Amino acid sequence: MNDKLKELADLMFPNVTKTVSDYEKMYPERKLEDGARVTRFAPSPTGFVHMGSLLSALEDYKAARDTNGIFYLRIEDTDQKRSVENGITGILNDLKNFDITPDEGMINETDAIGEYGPYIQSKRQEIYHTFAKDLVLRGLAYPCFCTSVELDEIREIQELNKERIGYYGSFAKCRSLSIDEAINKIKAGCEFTVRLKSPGDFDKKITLHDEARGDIEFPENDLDVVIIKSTDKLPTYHFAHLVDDHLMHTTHVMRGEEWIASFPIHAQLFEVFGFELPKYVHLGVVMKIDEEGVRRKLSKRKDKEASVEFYHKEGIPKDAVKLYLMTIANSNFEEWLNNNPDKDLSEFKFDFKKISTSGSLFDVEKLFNISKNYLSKLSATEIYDNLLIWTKEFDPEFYNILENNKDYAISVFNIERGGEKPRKDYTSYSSIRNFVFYMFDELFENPDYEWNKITDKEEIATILNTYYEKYMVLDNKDEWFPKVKEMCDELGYASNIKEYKKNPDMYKGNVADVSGVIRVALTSKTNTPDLYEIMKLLGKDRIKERFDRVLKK
RNA sequence: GGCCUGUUGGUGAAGCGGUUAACACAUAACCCUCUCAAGGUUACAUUCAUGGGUUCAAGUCCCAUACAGGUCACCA
Repeated sequence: MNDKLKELADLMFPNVTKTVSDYEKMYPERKLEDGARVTRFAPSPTGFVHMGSLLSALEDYKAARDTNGIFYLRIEDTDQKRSVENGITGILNDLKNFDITPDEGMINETDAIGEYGPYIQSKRQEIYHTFAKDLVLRGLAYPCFCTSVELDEIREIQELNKERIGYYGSFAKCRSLSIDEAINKIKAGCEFTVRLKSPGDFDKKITLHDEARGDIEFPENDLDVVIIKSTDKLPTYHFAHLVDDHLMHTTHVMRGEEWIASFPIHAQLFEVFGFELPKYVHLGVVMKIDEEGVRRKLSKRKDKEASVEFYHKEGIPKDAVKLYLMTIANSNFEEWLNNNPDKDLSEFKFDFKKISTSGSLFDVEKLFNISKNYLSKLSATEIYDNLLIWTKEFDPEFYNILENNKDYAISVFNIERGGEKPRKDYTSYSSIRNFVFYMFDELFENPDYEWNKITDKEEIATILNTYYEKYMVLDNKDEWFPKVKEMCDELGYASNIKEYKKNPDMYKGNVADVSGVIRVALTSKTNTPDLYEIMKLLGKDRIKERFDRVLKK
């Protein structure tokens, strides 16, 4: 009997030379400190990372780093349909943009670092086959010759009879094939998959633990799942998960909640080999509300905000994106951030119990708010440096101006920056130009003046001329505004707004209207930061020039 | 259809048998103020999907129901 099994196994896996225990020796237990977590990010080589997977990569990374563990990158390319040319490079770039650097795994399309490789599944063929063969030898796996047509028929029958769907029990036709029959079919050249001969009983319950959700009770798995596919002889996800995560000594498997349903299969696979089950964390999906008001999974195809590229183009700082993702990842993160505004992200300890188990809505508004706060805390020089990088790629015109006027630009960004209550108006690098364009002559060639209360040309001329001749102060912040008020008194405007509100009819307007005229003449905008700061940077000559421009019209 | 997960304000959420049901975003009003941004103050769930039950006491425990999602592939 054992000889027969061996013959079958050899026939199924003619190229296998090693044994499971050979591999056990090749990939020994990692030497890490107690409690160190080993996590992984395991994408298909699709060329890019979207928000959902970036979130889980960040969580994996944090979980490992918090404990001086290992975070590695494994490429799951067992499904050719999901692979694209240079797909690994794109993923690596996206991760790098967010400072998520794996300790082990693929570093480009072909190479890897680390002792537990290969880190790409298509190169692990021999290992999977060794493990599968071991199962066959022990009578725990068998070849299945069912065609997809036959499988469809089984399902139809099951649906018709309202029976549980799947390849199990008496529906598992090939399970009861004799070894000789199997041998003969293979010899005859029949295509086959390899299926697990499941020892489970659907009527028995098992309790599995999820680090975020707690205990979950399932019926035991009794499905004879495919572990090796027929045409390419590559493993299915289930089997690759078992082999890879065991051999690479993953301690914490973090994955999407769509995997909860196959949890019993995985637990059974580990059990059949007598391997210790890693800890599992099933993450909620990131959702969005679409145009029709329907709540659905954030889709990398349909939703621009799902792609990492979107934030890059918008000029949302990557650290702000990370901060936002952390608020989704751990519900206590936001509070921690508010209480520790100056601490580094690395000081926050990631907690599996604080992972949201219901799918959270992706809130772009909130991201913008976080970005705004983040940008408000940067120094003018940091804004300048980062903006230079961003404009170089996305706004060459602005880039040139910035590069040629470094010190001036920094002083522009420095207006109302720093201190207890820094100005918060930039939401992204792409938004900055619209806030500061008027400070650069090159961008102020054809301004669209937003005259507001006072629109009469004569009146505007009077105010501008009078101000420039008699009241302009550029060297004393405390004095400039009292001077404007003085002018108001001279020209018949109320210098005191409260008073104006009591008796509006006694005046032509108030000091806000008057400074509004100066503001629009200088910047074309009704809303700007502190006028004195702007005038000081503009300087007397450019103020004159801009006033003249308005007066000539 | 079977199995599993989830459901607290517009949004993200805290809450783990006794709290006025935190906090943050958004929204609105007021204050401050040369405009804006910021900041400050206030408002915003008589109620935790619904219905039962356990308990002196339930968002919190139990049971049903509803709704949403996942899964039942030689995709991951």
